[in-house]
Amino acid sequence: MVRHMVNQQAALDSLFHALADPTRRAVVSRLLKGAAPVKQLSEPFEMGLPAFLKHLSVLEVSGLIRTEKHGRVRTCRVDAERLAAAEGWLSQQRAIWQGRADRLADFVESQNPPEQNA
Amino acid sequence: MVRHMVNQQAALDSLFHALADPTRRAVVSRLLKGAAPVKQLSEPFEMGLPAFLKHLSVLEVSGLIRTEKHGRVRTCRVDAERLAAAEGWLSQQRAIWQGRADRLADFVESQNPPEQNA
DNA sequence: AGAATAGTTTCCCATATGGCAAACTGATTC
DNA sequence: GAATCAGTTTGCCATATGGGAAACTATTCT
Repeated sequence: MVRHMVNQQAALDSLFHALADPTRRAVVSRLLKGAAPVKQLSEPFEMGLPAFLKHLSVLEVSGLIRTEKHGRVRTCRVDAERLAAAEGWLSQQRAIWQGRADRLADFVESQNPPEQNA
Repeated sequence: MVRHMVNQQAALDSLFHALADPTRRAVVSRLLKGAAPVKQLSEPFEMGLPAFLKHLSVLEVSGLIRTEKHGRVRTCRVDAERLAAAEGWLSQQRAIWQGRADRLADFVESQNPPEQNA
C-alpha cells in the first residue's frame, strides 16, 4: 500500500510548503467552492499577475490544484485528494500521540476516581 | 470564538512551514513518542548541531514543540494542540469541499441508479 | 484590421532558508 | 583544575522565495 516512501516525503514537503502561505491557502479555500479562471482568482489580492502565477504554480506542482486552458482562459480547480494527503499525515501523527494520551488517560483514570473536567 | 484572524494566519503560516521539511516532520514524529534532549534528537540526521538547532528553532517558533533546559541539557516535547490546529484548518477546508461533494453525490444518485464503483 | 483581454515570459531585486566551520559558554566528570 | 560534553553563537555561503516592471503571445471583441 505504501509506495516508495522517498517520493511521499517530497510530496509532503511541497504540500505543506504550498499551504504555508496565506495567499495560497486563500486560493485553495476559494477553489473548494468551485473552479475559477486565473484572473478572477487573482482579483482579491494586491499583487500583480506574474507574482500570482507563481503561487498558482506552487499549488499546481504540489498537486493541490489542477488547471486546464480553453481558449485564452485557464481554469483552476482543487484536487481534494491531495488535501486529504496532508490531512492524512497529520491525523496519522495525532493517532500516535493520541494512542499514548489515551493510554495515559487510562492510567490516570485507573489511579483516581473520575471527577468533573476542569 | 475566532480571535483576531490576522494572527491566526501567521500561526498557520509558521505551522505549515514548520511541517514542510522532512527533518522537522521526523522530529515531530519522534517527539510524539516521548520527550528527548537535543543531542539525542539530532543523532539520526547527517547535519551538524547548528543546522539542527535551526530546525528546532523553527519548530519552537511555530509552537509545535516546547523546550526547557535543565543543567546543560535541553529537553524537547511536542505541543499536540498545535498539531491539531494544522489538522483543524485542513479538515475545516475538507468539510467545505465535502459538503459540496456530498451534495453532488446526492444529485448524481438522484439522476442515475447506483452501480458498482469503477 | 485594430483594440482589448488573459496569460505568459524574462529579467531583476531583497530577503529568507538550510547548510557549514569555528569559536565560545556553562555544566559535569575525572 | 582539566577534560569532556551539550548546547550556543557568529560568520559565511549557495540557493530558494516572493515580489515588481516590462515586453510578448494568443484569443476575443468591435
